[in-house]
Amino acid sequence: MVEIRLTNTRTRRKEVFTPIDPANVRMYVCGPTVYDRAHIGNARPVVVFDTLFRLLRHVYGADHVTYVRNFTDVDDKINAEAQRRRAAGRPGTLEELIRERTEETIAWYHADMDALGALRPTMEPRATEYIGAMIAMISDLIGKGHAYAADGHVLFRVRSYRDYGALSGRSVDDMIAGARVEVAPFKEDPMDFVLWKPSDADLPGWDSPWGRGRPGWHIECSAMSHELLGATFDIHGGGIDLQFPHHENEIAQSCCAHPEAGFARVWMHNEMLQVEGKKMSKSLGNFFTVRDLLDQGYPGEVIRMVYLGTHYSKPMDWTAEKAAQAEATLRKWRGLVADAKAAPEPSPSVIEALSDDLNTAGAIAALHALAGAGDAAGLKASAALLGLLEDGMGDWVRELEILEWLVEGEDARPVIEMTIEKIAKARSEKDYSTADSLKSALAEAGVTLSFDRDGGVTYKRAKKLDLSKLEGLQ
RNA sequence: GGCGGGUUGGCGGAGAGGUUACGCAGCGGAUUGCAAAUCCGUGAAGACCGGUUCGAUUCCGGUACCCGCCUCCA
Repeated sequence: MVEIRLTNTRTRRKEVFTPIDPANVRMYVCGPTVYDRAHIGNARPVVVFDTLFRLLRHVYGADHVTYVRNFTDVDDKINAEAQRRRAAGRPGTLEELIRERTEETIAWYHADMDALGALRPTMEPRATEYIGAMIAMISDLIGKGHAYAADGHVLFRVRSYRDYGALSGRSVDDMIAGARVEVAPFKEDPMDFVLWKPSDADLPGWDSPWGRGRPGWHIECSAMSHELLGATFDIHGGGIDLQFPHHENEIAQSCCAHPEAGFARVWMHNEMLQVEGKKMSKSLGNFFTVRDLLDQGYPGEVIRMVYLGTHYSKPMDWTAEKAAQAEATLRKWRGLVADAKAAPEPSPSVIEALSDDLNTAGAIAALHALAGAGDAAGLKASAALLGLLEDGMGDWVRELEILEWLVEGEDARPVIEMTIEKIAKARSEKDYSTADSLKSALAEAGVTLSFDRDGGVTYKRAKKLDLSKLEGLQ
């Protein structure tokens, strides 16, 4: 059995991973709030934990890993969008408009993450489908003295949980000292957080013992992980920004509701993503969704490769330069494995790298070694463990067939193909000056040609074509 | 202010207390009408200051700078 080592945020140490039940390894990852397209930062944990999922499936068997990733479909940003639509005259009740928004966002999310080669998790529960479980858990917490109802809200009594702050290394007193939060008058303690809050007529709500309302953010993950994975499970993942308060609060809720269980054994957090060295933000103009990148012509496989190039525990910088390098490498590898049949097993070197705290950069280095040795079968089988070089994701290599050739409504392809034929003819007649001038005109128009030794021609299309550059050529 | 992460060769980016990371770019060569691609070879590093050690880029402490969280943003 391969020994997997993972850095556990909870203990701040790299530990040997030992599943509670090797026949059912259980992992929960915090998923998206479905109010809009996923940005490229949202995609990092998806790729990271997808890779871990693949490794676990390889080691314990595909049928012995349960991966749960939730959709948060109760949220003020979703409500705001639905209210905006209603104000704009869209038909339907608020609940219907909310459902409409979350449905379309989930469909986008699936399409975008599929494009990155991420396997669908075993289960993708929605918060709204587990309201009953949340209410039951909240009632239980009240009964055990860990929560209290006040002014239509239910709050978690942070002081009732000794170990609060253990995950993120904070003490309650320090946090209060440095807190910038406004303290609601109904809180017993400034750090107490909301389990349930009241909804007015303009907000979605569910009936509860505390009146019509909606759940706080943190309780959904505690309730759903308990329902689907049990009171104790193996791995809980998410972005480092969730470490506090979200995960801290999850731990408090779950451990107080089920004090006999340990909740998640291993906590894993991926570091944040930056763009060209800066924090991604709308105001800086460097904010991209995954769909933006796909639309710009970056293949999903290339995006994935860029992500895997940096260890998950370090900040990752998205740059055009990295994408270009990743594309060149994948292009080379795709050429190598084009006619290869995958080996029955991935290379031990790749498994070893991934087993060492998901060292994806090391795994890629191992893939380079396989490629350098000409081991196409081994490369193909090993890359699959990283979600790379898989069948069905490589169409981007043959841009000619798949890209659209419309320029301002006209099909550019006949003009370009005719020009290419002229170049080929000129070359065969050794009229190199004509060939070169046509070639450079074509390059300016947006199509770069290269010739094989055996006379074949391959060409690469730029994102934007400008056919005016071809005018006036014979 | 509190907590946490980072700083490696021109660029990206890993591991290991002492032996080549790896990739890209560069340089030299093969191939090519010229290129591209491909192949072979090759130089180059670990923010700063101390400490531990026979020996540290790798461990410990400090300084500087960068980043994140503490505001339901992965």
